Amino acid sequence: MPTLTELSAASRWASALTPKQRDKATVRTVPKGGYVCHKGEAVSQWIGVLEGLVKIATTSSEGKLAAFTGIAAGGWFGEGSLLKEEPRHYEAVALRESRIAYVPRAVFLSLLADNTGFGRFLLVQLNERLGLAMSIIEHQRLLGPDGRVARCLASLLNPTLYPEVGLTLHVSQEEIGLLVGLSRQRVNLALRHLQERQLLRTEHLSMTILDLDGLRSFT
DNA sequence: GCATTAACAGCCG
DNA sequence: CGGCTGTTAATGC
Repeated sequence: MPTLTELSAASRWASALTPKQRDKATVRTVPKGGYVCHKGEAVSQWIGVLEGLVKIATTSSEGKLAAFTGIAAGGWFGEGSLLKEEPRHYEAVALRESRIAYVPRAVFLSLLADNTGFGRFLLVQLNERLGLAMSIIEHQRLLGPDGRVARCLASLLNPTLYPEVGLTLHVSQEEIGLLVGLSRQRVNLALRHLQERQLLRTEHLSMTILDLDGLRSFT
């Protein structure tokens, strides 16, 4: 299992790891529907998606589910809880079989202390997430299902968070439904609407985005 | 009206 | 064949 090379290939910052630090990271395969991490657990690791697709969500005490965002290949999350030393607020579920990397807190903290490039990586990532959250707050009430799908797709194509993702997105309609909280059929309809507006072109198991800014600002 | 579930045929890998 | 997609009908808020 070539976890070291996988990790290096995953992100540029990983090359800053010493061999000893890299040995402390673990990589495992999470099956479709499996938990990548649980809500409420003590946070001791920073988590990266090397391959696959993960949904960040929370379940209320009533069992009500709210999905926040998807994390695509190349994405890292959990730094908030890691920095604050709080129990994890959200859970992460693999929407398809995924390769997940776990970096121990000690390694994360020493990288942060010793490596300015890593600090910069984190800062840019946090800033990007903040921007995402702001745009969700700004538009949420006004957006119908089509808009939510558009926003979801745009966030998965964020070139800052997922560098290696191009303009084609390999996501099924059902996965989009799980991310935005809509039925597969409704997602299908939304995609047809977006296609009519020349914002994207749907294909089998994938779609090509023609107008990313148009998706972001979809009303 | 609008979204959801259920069901089915067609298509792709 | 199995999973994904496109469509329709019935049901619920």
